[in-house]
Amino acid sequence: MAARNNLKLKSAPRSPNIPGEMPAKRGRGRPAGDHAAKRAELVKVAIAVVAQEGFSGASLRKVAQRAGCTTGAVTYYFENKEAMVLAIVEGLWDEWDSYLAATEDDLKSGFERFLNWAKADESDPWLAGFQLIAHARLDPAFATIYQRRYAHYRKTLATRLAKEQRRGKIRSDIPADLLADQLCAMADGWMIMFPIEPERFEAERMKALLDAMVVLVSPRDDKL
Amino acid sequence: MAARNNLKLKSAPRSPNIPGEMPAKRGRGRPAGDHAAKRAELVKVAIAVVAQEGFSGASLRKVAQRAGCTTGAVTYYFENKEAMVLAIVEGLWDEWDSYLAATEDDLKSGFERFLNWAKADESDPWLAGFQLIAHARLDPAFATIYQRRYAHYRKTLATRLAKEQRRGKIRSDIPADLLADQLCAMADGWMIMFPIEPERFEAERMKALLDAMVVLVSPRDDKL
DNA sequence: GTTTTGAGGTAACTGCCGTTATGGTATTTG
DNA sequence: CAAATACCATAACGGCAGTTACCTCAAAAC
Repeated sequence: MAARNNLKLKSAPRSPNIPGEMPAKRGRGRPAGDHAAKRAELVKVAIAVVAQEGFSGASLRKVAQRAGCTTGAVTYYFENKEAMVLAIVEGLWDEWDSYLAATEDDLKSGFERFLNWAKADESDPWLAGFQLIAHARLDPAFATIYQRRYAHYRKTLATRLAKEQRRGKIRSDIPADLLADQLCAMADGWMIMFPIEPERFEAERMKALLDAMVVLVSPRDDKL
Repeated sequence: MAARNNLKLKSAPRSPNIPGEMPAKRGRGRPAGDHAAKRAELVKVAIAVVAQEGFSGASLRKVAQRAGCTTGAVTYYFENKEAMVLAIVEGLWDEWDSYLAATEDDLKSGFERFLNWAKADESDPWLAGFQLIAHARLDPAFATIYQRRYAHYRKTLATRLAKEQRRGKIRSDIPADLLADQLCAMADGWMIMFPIEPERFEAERMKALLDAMVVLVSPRDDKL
């Protein structure tokens, strides 16, 4: 009974690519191409796949095929499928946050630009975001992210609304945090329906919806 | 070369159970138990599984296990997995429609009872509905159902709102169909967030949200 | 009693998935 | 040049899925 040695001591995962950062550059190997850029490209492809096939339909193999490589490449940049999808989620929220930060002006044009953004690029980010929210319900790690991000989002919106209330541009008979909650829910609702009934969001109808939303939150002593 | 006879001519699917109806009763076999009831029970179990595991996590085997039977029973009542899930969707919408029909009174108490309904039974119907909406985006057959049902839902809501507008109970500066669209979107948005942040829907906060919604759609010359 | 039929269990077949191990190649450092 | 290393392709493994074929058993009709 001498032979008990084919345990292979796990061979510490050969790649140092846990975060989105440079791979530590202290080796002497290949030029390390542009690691972060390639990774970001894979994320983009993965977003498209999730948008069209859903979370469980977005297999590593499909992502690889779409990106023109093999699963070897994908697993090189992402330790897991979970890691890949987490990268997608964080990326989408970062995009959304920076969008929010960039719209300093009033609500209406803000929402308008938002909707145009959402319809661009075949609206992959929006569709993927929807699929991932559905998955968040099933995965505690996801749920935590969404709770944090959504809370921040709502707080930002509430702060902005409170400011507009002080300027008299938004009705003041509803507390800003409740208003933010309502607007946020409405946006989410549209996010749900947009993929299913895109014809309801043609330019004309969209404009009517936005105008109505502005009327809804305007002070009651406005025109008419 | 006489032997070429092990093609088994497909043996026309042995069960006549395509719809939810009785199995035609004209045979002389077993008493046909209560076919529809058993089927409905399986649907209920399937709803719970979808609610907790999502669409793709709800395998026939899991449904069978939860129902205390085997996949043989499930495939006896549903030709397909698709057939099973379609039964779920139609069932949930029927439930929702009959709920809508039962609330003849004003908006607020209607929404209140709706929310209580949604929180009951561990809110499986709501959770499952959310998961299935996400799947509707990926399956044209599903999308068609949701388009039809949602259109009906919104039309009902709009009709009711228009009546309230004529009675002066709802603000009239926004057309009823746009108002219905907005309220529907808000409800959908809450449906999204409820599974992820249930603590945001505690009794007190829920009441505040509902009150704010009523204020939002009230005529502007109301109290205060 | 025999046959028919409703009801459902058992298990095999095929296919896709995530994971992991391994091997190969190009490039940079020494 | 040689060694080390970043990058990636290939392929195998185990697991779970939907579907389908087959078998069993009880009850009703004859």
